[in-house]
Amino acid sequence: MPELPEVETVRRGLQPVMEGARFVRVEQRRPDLRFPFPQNFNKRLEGQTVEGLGRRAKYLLADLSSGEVLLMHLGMSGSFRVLHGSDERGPGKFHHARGKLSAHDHVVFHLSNGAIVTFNDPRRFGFMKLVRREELNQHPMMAALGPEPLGNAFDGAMLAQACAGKKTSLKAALSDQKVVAGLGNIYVCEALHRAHLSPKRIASTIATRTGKPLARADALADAIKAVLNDAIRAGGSSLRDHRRTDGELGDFQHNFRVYDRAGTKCVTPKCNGTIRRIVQGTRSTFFCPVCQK
DNA sequence: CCGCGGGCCTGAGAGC
DNA sequence: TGCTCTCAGGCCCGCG
Repeated sequence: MPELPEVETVRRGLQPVMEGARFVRVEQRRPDLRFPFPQNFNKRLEGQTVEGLGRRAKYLLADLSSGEVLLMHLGMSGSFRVLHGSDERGPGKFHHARGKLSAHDHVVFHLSNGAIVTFNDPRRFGFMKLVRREELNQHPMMAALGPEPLGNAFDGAMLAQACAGKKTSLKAALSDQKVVAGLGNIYVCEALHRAHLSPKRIASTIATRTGKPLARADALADAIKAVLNDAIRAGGSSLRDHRRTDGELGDFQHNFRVYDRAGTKCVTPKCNGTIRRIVQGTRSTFFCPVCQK
């Protein structure tokens, strides 16, 4: 599922139930997801209080009273659901109505406030790790990440810097978490369309020495922020399996301008183009060949 | 160092 | 109905 807006939507759903709550019991229902679970995973969580729930790129970070950080990634198909005690009895719209767990509910958090949080991940590309808080920034998965696109410091100059010398396509560059952290296939396509930049353009060329310096990089940075903020406001995008933690669908898929819209008219004002699908490095790219240059 | 392709998994949907 | 094939929102790793 999840790119930055979906992960942020999940974080906002989990934060009110997890922050300040203690893990009373943790069910780990299989030995591994993408990676094996940490040694003594449930015992290291049980008794700990969640002091804060943050996000970095597509990672959720739960700060624990033990001094460890629970690092969680949703992979392609991971989702969290919050179930309150009262939901277990009555009929519900969730697959765990009446307390029933589905085959892909791999982790269950029982919290001191009575809430139950489940992690479901059919494809198991997600994972959970425990890292000492003081070592978090040096952890390979964190250290390699590029700038946070919704951070205050992110702008065209920073983006141009990250793309400097990159001979690969803009599509590949923006998909690279070292260049900018948190975008995936959908939001890369959407941001490039909003910035009127071709996914095939050589990445380093967003910084130009002629004309207005950084005009393209500025437009792209602004487009990235705009599409991410719009998507977060809509509760993320629900394609096949993304849901919010309350089971409701996100809405942003109705606002896609190019993603999965091959053959439709370009929505850019005064553009007569038709959205095309191409394949870049085994992944689908959607763009308008007329207004994206 | 960089860029590309393969692999990890399951499920949904299309086509026969 | 049921089989087979393709494709999917992410990321790591090994190759050239």
